[in-house]
Amino acid sequence: MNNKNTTAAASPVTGSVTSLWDRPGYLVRRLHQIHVAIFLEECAAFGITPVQYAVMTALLNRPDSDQVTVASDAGIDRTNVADVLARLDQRGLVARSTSKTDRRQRIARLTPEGERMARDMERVSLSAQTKFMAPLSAEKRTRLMALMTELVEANNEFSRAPTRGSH
Amino acid sequence: MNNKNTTAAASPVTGSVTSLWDRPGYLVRRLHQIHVAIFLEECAAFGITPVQYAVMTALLNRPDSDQVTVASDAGIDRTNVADVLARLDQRGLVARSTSKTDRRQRIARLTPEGERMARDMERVSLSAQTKFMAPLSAEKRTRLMALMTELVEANNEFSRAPTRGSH
DNA sequence: ACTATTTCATCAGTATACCCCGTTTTATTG
DNA sequence: CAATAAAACGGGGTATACTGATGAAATAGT
Repeated sequence: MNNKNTTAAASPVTGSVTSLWDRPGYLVRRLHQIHVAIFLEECAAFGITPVQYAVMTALLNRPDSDQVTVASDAGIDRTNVADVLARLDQRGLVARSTSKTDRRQRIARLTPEGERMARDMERVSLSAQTKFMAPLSAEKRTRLMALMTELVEANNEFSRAPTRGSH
Repeated sequence: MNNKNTTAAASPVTGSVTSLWDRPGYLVRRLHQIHVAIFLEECAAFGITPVQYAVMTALLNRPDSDQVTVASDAGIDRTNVADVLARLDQRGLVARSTSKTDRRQRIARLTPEGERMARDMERVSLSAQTKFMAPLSAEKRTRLMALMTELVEANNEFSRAPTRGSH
């Protein structure tokens, strides 16, 4: 199993190198990896990624949004939103049009099929969440959610995709 | 301001759509985004990404590893490791060679320059971590790290990049 | 009314992160 | 010892995520 880890003989001269497991960034990256894997497995029948689902949810909650609004609501980069919407458009789940009040803006909304799928996916999305958080007790799940929410809110201005509104 | 309900004008027929902020996957994705942004900003002088730094740390702790071992240690996908190592090789930070005992394996190790940079980066890596976790109290930071560690360990078999050893 | 700036979208480019498939090499088994 | 399985790598393909630059449209300031 961990045959090599115990034989850390070939190790650094100075023992000052921290383990990856002590780095919050490593843990966050792994959690993200793991969640994406679980989501994709759970939602394989729909062929929808977590980000695509976030965009669809944003459009479900606020139809006819321009891309900046969608990006802000879903916590996704501006540039990326255009790609995601293009893919959803190509699959007939989203329709795009130019705004009449501001000709710079491109308005997106779910098609009836897209809206139906977004609602159908809520079940599998929930089961993915459950599977992801299952190893923790109910109390720990609540605490983790609270801590993550606090940290995201406080650091919201970082990353190119800050969310505008509250929740 | 609950943007789910306050914008309910054009809203769903059923109000059952959960807010993204209630989804662990959304929070994890945002945390990952934010950490990457902070890390890149803090380490701009080195031009090294979080994943590249993880790979360099893995090689610092265990030189002359094959790509599967590096992937496992750093918690990165097998195919991705090859790309990362190729980029580090191109910059002269990593040297690659074919194993003499198993001609399938490709062995990687840090060059002297790569090793120096890995050690130099520990400072800025620490400051990135500090900046990332700064909004939380010391007690909350500890609790969050413990919860994330527990969740990663328990879900380790998911995602294509499970880590092998202990920490 | 006319610049100046800002805002929205897009494109090109880079880097993760994963999948599937095929090839080479090693290990296992009948 | 030959047939088979397994492991390591690479290539091709897709999707996120961001940077920087460009262009078009709207708004602000003079």
